Amino acid sequence: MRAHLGKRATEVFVPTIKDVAKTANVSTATVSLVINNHERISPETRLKVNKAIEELNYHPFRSARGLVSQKTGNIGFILTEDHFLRSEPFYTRIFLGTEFAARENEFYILLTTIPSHFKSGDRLPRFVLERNVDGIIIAGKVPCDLITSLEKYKLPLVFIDYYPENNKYSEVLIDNISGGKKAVQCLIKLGHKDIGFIAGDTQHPSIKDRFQGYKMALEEAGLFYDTEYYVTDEDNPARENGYSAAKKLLEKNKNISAIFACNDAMAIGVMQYLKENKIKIPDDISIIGFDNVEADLSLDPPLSTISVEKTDMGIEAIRLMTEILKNKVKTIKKVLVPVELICRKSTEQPKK
Amino acid sequence: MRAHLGKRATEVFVPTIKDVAKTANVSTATVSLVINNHERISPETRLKVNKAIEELNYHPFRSARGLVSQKTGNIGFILTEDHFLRSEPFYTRIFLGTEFAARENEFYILLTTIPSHFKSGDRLPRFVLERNVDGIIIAGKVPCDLITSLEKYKLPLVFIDYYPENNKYSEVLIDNISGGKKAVQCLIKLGHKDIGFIAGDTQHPSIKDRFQGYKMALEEAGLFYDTEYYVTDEDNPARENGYSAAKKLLEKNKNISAIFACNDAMAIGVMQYLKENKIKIPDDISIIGFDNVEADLSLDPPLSTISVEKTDMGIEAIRLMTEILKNKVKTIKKVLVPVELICRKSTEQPKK
DNA sequence: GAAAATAATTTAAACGTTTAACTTTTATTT
DNA sequence: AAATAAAAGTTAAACGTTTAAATTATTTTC
Repeated sequence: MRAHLGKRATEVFVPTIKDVAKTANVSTATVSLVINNHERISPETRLKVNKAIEELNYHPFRSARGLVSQKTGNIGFILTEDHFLRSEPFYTRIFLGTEFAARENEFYILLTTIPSHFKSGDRLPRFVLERNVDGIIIAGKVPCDLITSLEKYKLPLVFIDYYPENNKYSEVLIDNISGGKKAVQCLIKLGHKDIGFIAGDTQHPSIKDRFQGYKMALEEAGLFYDTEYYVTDEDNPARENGYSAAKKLLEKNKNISAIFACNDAMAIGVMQYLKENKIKIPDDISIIGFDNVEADLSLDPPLSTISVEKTDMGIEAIRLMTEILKNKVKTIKKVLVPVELICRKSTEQPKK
Repeated sequence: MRAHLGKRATEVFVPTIKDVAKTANVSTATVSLVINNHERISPETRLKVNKAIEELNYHPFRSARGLVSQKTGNIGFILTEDHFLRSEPFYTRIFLGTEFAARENEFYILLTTIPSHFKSGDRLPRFVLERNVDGIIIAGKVPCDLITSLEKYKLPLVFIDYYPENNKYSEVLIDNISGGKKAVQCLIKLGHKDIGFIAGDTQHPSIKDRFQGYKMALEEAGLFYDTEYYVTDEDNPARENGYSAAKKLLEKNKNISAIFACNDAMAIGVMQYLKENKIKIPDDISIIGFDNVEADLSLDPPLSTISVEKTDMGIEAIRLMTEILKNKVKTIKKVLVPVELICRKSTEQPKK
């Protein structure tokens, strides 16, 4: 009986749709329709087929479905190399969020990195070329060239913490304006009036927005700022650039009593500069960052910051993607993930 | 010309093997043989075909290959739920190591969790049922029932940081004996003579080995120990169990001047107990853990520990797996990942 | 120089699904 | 009661590869 069923009958018996059809005494088409919850199947047949499926412990072979339906059940996840390797596991957390949500939605995530300086003509991720994903999630700033190259494949794209100019895609973004505002309002509440801002790469939409939040908070409080109050010409928001930005800022403005750094990495650089120059934190200068990375807690003093739920961002991205994939509606949605102020010891009332 | 080539010619032109064959003026079989580096193809034909592939930017469709070759290019990664959710990202790090190495080997990783109390008859991971992986990596202790259920599918298995009794599989293990030894030798060197050991779940092979290392170090130094010196009857190696084990240990043995906890989680529990009972660390009692989790640094005092490169463990597992998958040799290999002693402030010379 | 061996390529079936188009059965309308 | 419509199921082709077996071309052997 078994010998002519399934595959490699001598090794492992793996039932196919044909075996189910035979057992239930229907055509394979019917079995397929049952599997895919097609409406035009009578309740009796449905029952009969499901019984056979159960009995044989049948599960459709993913590759076979994929071949004909052009659906893989996979979602690609793209990160630039430096975002993946970065010591603060910011994007890693987001990735794990997508992993988590993907499983709940019966998808698998395929992760890949691309060179940080991807150019047109560079090799695209293998899962794109081999058509092994139904959609792609892109986290963090990626080169324009990547996006234009990907566009040719007509795959749904969802962006996290970055978005291209064209406004054609769904996005999951941090509420950066509120974040910037909250950070600065916290400093204002403590009594600070001369609040500096430090950033790298103000081309980056997130940083732009944090800067925006900074300005709004100051304006609403009737406080003054001008170019003496910020340094935004660093290359990228890394530790060493926080260090040099702090230097620049304090050299041009002696009044600064508090600094809002556009992210924790830069804030850490700032702290290092202050320490080396015997400027006390928070007595002489308060400092607040953005991101709430793990290192914050082991700093001396622990760094106040704006926190964002990285895992939630991943989950939201999967929600957007599955909506697109399941309903085939392609409405563009933007999700703004809320932020939270976390006050630690690096922010205090100004002493003088 | 284009209209009858590839698929969905109006939308995105995706060349198939037929298009390549036509362009190169050979059969599809020849193209396939070229793709798969089959030997019996003349250099000229190979060149001709590769030119056509290049020209058309052809990439074989993964699902189609999978259907006939029964190879998916994916590797499954299984974790129990509690290992994935655990706040210390121990297994997460290992997972990221496999992600990293997988990409270098042209594989994708499919991650899934299983219930911590998986029993025979429970639903296996979808990637197994749908035959969507070529092999499986299992990290951390998993129920026996899972392993026996998986065995029916004849997929290559590689274990990380755990292994079933039967000795049938390749494994990547921490050098736990050395680790236990190093931890205790460090304490001995500092001058400690009454060194306690605390563990949960001594059924777990890793813990067993750490205990073994503890005993070996003591014996080699001619130091005494007996049941008064260890508590190993806790349920699992979690914080709260470290707390209660410390209580038990110190109640039965007043001489203890140093404690080796089988992992950092328990060590943290121990520290909490000591603090609540006004026992000073390290002045009254030194403590050393195992794992080097991130929290260690933000403890007061920072915890001495035995460190292991989690990422490397993932990388090693992929190495073992790809060896099995590519060479089809199924020799069982065991990789022992080295450990490193990290001395922080929680270990000091005994004061009395 | 015919037979045998080897090398290079092709033919055609197979892999396990899905799905458009068709057939049969049953119900509804006129 | 014939014509039409709706419901339920089947047939058969298609998806894009791989690969065993067959074919053809070339080289070696005697």
